[in-house]
Amino acid sequence: MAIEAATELESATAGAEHAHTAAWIATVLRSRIAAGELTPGSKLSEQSLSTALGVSRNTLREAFSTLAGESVVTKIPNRGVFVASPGAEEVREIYRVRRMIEPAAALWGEVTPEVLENMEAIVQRAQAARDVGSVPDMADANQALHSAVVGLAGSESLRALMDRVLAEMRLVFHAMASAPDFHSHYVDRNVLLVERLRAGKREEAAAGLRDYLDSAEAELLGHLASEAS
Amino acid sequence: MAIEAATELESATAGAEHAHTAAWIATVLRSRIAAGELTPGSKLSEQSLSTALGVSRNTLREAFSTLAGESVVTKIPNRGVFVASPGAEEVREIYRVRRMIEPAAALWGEVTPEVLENMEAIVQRAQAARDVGSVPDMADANQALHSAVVGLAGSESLRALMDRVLAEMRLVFHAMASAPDFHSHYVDRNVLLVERLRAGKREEAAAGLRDYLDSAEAELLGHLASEAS
DNA sequence: CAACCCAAATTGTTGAACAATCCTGACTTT
DNA sequence: AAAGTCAGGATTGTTCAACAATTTGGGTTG
Repeated sequence: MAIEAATELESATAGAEHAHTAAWIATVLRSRIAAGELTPGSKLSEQSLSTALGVSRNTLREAFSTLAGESVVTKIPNRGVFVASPGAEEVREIYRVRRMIEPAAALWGEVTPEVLENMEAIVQRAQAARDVGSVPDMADANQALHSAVVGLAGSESLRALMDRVLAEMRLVFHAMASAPDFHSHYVDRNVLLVERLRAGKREEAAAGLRDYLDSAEAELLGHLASEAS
Repeated sequence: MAIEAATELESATAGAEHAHTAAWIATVLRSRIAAGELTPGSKLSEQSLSTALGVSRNTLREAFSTLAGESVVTKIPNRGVFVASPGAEEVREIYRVRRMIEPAAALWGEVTPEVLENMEAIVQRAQAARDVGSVPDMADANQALHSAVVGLAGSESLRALMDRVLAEMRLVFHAMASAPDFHSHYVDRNVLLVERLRAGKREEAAAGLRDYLDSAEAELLGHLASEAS
C-alpha cells in the first residue's frame, strides 16, 4: 500500500523536470504545506515521507535542511521535523517585519505606471471576490497586493522575505480552527492605499499602511487569544 | 596524508559540542568563509571537504543545503558548490535592501537609552580604530553600528536578513584584490547618525542614512568597476 | 499512582555503490 | 596551428543498508 501511494504521489507531480530531486522535493513539500494538506504542527516522518515521495531518506533530509532554513518547517533534534505552527509570538514578529518593509517600500520604492496598473487590477480582483463572498480569493488578492507593495523596493531579497512572511501568515490561518472573516474589512483600505500611491502621496500611504498593519495585527492576535489551545 | 589533515582540522574545531553534525559543519564553513579562509569563487569539493572535516559526504551535503539557502554558497547543478562571489549586481541588491530597512528602523524603531549607549560605544570603538589605523576593527565597528540600527526594529527576521547582507558585504571585500580605505570617511557620518537618534530627530537620521547608503554604494561600485577581472 | 526499565521505533550518521554529468587532455581533421 | 571530437577519469546526484544514539510507549513494580 505504501508503494502504490508512492507511485501515485510521484506521478501526480510528474511532468515537470527531474530538476534535482532534493530541490524538487523541497518545492513539493512547500506547496503542499502552503495548500494546507500538511497541517501546522504535524510531524513529517522521514521513513513515511521518503517512501511516499519515492526518494531516499538522505535526499529528503537535504530538502528538510532548506525548508528549515525558510522556517517553513521546524526541526527538533532527535525528535524530527514538524510543519511550522506559528503562534502569537510569531504573529507579532510577522507584523514587526511588515510594519517596517511595507511602509518603507511605499515611501521610497519606485512607483511605475505598470505597477500601479497591476495593483489596481489586484484590488479589483479583491473587490470582486468580496462581492462573490470568496474568502480564499480575497485572501489571495490581499496578499498579492501587499507583495506588490514590497515589490516597489525592487529588491529580490525583500521580496523573498515578504513571501516567507506571507507563507507564515497562511500557516497561521491554517492553524486556526474557525477562520474568521479577516479580509473583507481591509479591501477598502487597500483601495485607499493604491489611490494614495497613484496620487503620489507617499507619506500618507506609508502612514496608512502602518495603521492598517497595527489593526490587522491586533485583530489577528485577538482571534488567536480567543482560541484556547 | 588526507587522514592527518582530517584529524588536525577536526581537533582544531573540537571543544565545542558535537551539536548535530550537519548544523555544526554549517557553522564551521560559515565562519571560515566569513574569515576569508575560503575565498569567494573557490570550489568546495565534496570529497576533499568531507575527509578534511571528518564527516560523511551526505552530512556535508546537508550543510551545503542550508548554506545555499543563506546564499553564503552557490550551488551549480552537477558542477558543485562554490563560495559566493558577489559582483556589481549583488552589491546593488545589498544596497537596495539596506536603503529600505535601515532608514525604516531609524524612523519607526524603538530607540531605548540602552541601545543608544551601545551605539555610542560602537562609534567610539570606530573612532579609536580609525586613530590607530586598524581597518578590520573599523569595518567591524561600522557593521556593528548598522546592525544595531536594524536592531531598532526589534525583529529577529530583519536582523537575520541584515546579518546575511553584511556577511555578503564582507565577501565583496574579500573578493577585491586591493582593499581601499572604504570605512574611515564614514565614521563621522555614523557619529552624526547616532547624535540625531539621541536628539530624537528620526526623519533627519533616516534621510542621512539614505544619503550615506547612496554614497557608499556608489563608491563601492566604482571600486568594483575599476577592478577589471 | 508514581517511578522505573525495557523494547520498539525514529533520528543521526556513515560507508559503499552506481548512474549521470562534467572536465581534461590526447587525438584527429582541416 | 586551430578547431573539433572523443574516450576516460573525476565529481556530483542519489540510493541503499547498516549501526549508534535517542526518544517513545508500555508494562512492571514498589
